[in-house]
Amino acid sequence: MPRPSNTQARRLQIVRAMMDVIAERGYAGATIADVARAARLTRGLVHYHFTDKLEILLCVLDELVRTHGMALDARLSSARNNPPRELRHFIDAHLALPGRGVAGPPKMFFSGPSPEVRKALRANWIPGGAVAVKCWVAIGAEAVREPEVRRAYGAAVRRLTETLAGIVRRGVADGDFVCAQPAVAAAAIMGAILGTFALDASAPGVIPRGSAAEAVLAMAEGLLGTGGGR
Amino acid sequence: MPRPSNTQARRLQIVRAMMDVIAERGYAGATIADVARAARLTRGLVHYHFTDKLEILLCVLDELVRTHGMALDARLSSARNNPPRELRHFIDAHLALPGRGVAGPPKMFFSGPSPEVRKALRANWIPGGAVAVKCWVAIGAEAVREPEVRRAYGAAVRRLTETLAGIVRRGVADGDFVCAQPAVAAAAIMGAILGTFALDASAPGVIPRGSAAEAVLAMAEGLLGTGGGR
Amino acid sequence: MPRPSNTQARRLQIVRAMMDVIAERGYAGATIADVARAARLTRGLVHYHFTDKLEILLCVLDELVRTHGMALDARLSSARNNPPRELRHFIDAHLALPGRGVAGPPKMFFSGPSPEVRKALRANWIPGGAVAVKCWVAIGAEAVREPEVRRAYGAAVRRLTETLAGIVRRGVADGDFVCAQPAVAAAAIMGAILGTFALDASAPGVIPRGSAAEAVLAMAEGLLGTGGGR
Amino acid sequence: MPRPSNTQARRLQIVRAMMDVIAERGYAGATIADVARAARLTRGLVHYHFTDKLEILLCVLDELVRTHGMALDARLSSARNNPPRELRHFIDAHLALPGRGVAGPPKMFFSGPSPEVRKALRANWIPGGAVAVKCWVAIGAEAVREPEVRRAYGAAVRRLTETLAGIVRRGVADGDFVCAQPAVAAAAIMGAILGTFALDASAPGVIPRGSAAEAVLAMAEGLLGTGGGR
DNA sequence: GATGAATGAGGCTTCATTCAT
DNA sequence: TATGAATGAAGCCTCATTCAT
Repeated sequence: MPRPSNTQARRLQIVRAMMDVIAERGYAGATIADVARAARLTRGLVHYHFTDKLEILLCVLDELVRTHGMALDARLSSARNNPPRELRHFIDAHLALPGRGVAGPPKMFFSGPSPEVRKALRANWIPGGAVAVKCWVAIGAEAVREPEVRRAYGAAVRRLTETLAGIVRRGVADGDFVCAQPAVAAAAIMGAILGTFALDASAPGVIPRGSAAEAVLAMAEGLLGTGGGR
Repeated sequence: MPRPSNTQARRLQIVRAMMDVIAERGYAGATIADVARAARLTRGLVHYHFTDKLEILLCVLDELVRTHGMALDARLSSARNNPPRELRHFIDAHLALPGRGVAGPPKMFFSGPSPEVRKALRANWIPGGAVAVKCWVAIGAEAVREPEVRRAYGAAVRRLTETLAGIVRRGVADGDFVCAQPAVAAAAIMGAILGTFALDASAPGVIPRGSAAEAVLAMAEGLLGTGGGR
Repeated sequence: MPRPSNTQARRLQIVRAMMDVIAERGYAGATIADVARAARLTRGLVHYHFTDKLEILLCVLDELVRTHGMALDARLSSARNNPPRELRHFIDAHLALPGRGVAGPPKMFFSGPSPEVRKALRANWIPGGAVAVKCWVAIGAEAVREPEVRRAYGAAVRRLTETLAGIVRRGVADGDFVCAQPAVAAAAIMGAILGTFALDASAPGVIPRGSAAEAVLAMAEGLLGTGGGR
Repeated sequence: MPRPSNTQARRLQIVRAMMDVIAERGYAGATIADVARAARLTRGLVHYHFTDKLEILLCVLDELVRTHGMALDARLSSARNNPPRELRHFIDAHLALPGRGVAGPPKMFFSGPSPEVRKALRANWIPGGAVAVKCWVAIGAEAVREPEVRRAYGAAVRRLTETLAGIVRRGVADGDFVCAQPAVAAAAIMGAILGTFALDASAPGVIPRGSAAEAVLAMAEGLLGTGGGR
């Protein structure tokens, strides 16, 4: 008899709206009114579903991580037991715009006809899309000052870095990579990826369009002693 | 007889205060009152010297660039005509904490007895210092949304990237580096450097302490085909 | 077959919850959400049973009066036709903590094994208990501004004062008391009782613990010329 | 050269306005906008002079205490070394409306031609005036829930009670009063005074107009064994 | 140059209340 | 009866900025 709950959907709706607004105005500049407007809801309802502006931000991070994780898993699963390819896919999952060469994004993600995916593409919510990148930057900046964000952001980055370190370790074991400190290498590569994000959002044009993934991959391979062939 | 103008000193004082505040609270979180308090001035006076909060931010960027440029020039001048060493110094100027090996910070900067320098060190205003790094991140985030900041930030980054590209080009000419697209390589390395900044400010601990410069250097050398010796 | 109405029980449940919340946060500070939480109900249900927050407050007053009245009647009935003893009981009914000497609270109230009464005692809903006292103060404050509350509060106080005035009048008729203006005396004593309430709630400790009833009784007796024996 | 500070005047102006508003709407019902309007200032300016709504309330209490203290001192100083008269004046200072008999308010306060005093009278800011009484009640209610207010309110009441206890003690020493526990008696009388306040504000009419001071005095004298002559 | 009062826009949040289910 | 989503009106407070002195 009670009205069926639509909380999950509403929350996602609000989180998505927050992402759009953050991409345009930054976190501090994103007002609840903006978010409500973008979600076509009332301010009151936004606060009915979230206690805090901060809680929304944290959920944005979660969503970013979730989306990212899905894209990453999809790619990595197609390259199991081949660390060099996994490395490519890892970088590509972060930096490749749809349609780049290396391995191509998994069909399930970028070519499906699902209208939701189309909309996501249009709205740049895919990882590597402009909205997501700007959100990463905004959250990173907020992490500098807000301990709670720092914690969550740090955890997310650490998880990714650890995944990467695992790839490096397996590559070393297989004789594909040469690396004395996989953890350090992974962190450096992660930094390069995030730095590319940041640069693209903050100083568009500095990194020539389309060259990002390729260049970072080259750096990573160079770092891991794979570049012999280049 | 009018009192002698102290405007320049005041402006610097305010800019420095703004840096401290930004490092602690971010740009949006930095109120004029905070800045005035940090500078031990009154709110009114801050607005007497700057029309805008934005103008202060732009001056912070200028100051960052100026300081940075000085440190960079000092280092590069000691390595003229040796691109590989210049590359090391370039990276080191950004990422090295005082006391790292490569060439050591120029005397004029880090061992001088000047009390002002001491204070700068203490307050981390030196490039690579925590305050400066956090300011870079904050300004980068602001650049995402504020065109004026984006312009200035982009110009600063472009200038640095161009310097780096010059080093790469000379290295290629000398046969020290192998690189088909110096501009792309320079941008990628620049991204790695800034990414390391960001990571250190937003997710401290992910990059093992002290490994940053070394790792980025290794990536850069790998990218430029110099890693043969490793 | 409709389910049997539980409205009365629910209303009482809500009123009791409101009392607890008011005792802790005051009337203005008591939100419907607080009340619902305290009653372990949903917000919507609270508004199903009460149109208004104000209506709940008025019911709290009713409940206070009812409980009070019962305790008072129980005491007074054991002292019929003896105004001095009635006076003692009147004051005691308001101010005595359980266990004081004068006549002792009627058995039916404080020694019964009824679990409901135990709970009431634990929760301080008994007259003189902390929750009830704080509610009186809160309602009194609200009465200052809200006409409807003022009316109800005034009526309740007037009724009590009138009861007291009756005692005084009978005492004067019996020769036990000396008093030219029973109404004024009753009002003054009522004021002393309520003032003791207020003081205990707002500035705990000012009135030495346990001395309240005794002292007010002494004042009343002094006022009524009964103090000869002291 | 700096603009001369008018902070003290402004703060008093705001505090007075708050008193008026509280008397009409209670503390919770008093919005900053109301206060600003009553003071004919802007909301921003109110917050420029006070951090908090709470801070204003605390200052209202201070002002109440200050005013009260002045009236009390003025009265008491005319009755030095005569505890029974001091007692009368103490009660009168709290409860007497201007123009009552006992000793009459000191000239300096109530008959001066000072326009400020006239205005105070008109606005009921004098102790015992309706505004002040309502403020006492409102603050007392707020003290129930807000520790900071409770502290301040408790301190104020304790100070008054202590003054009263001193009078009682001296009276006992002089043989004017009979009282085993001056502290308890003082607290009880204080309670009676405050209760009369509360009753007058919350249930106007219960206490017959003009009888308050007389009745409380009679109670107090009864309590202190002075009533022999009545 | 310097001070500090003053302004006013607007942000976040809370909450009583209404409604669809 | 009961649930919980939804609304909208305020409220408190913050702040950049302006100005009188």
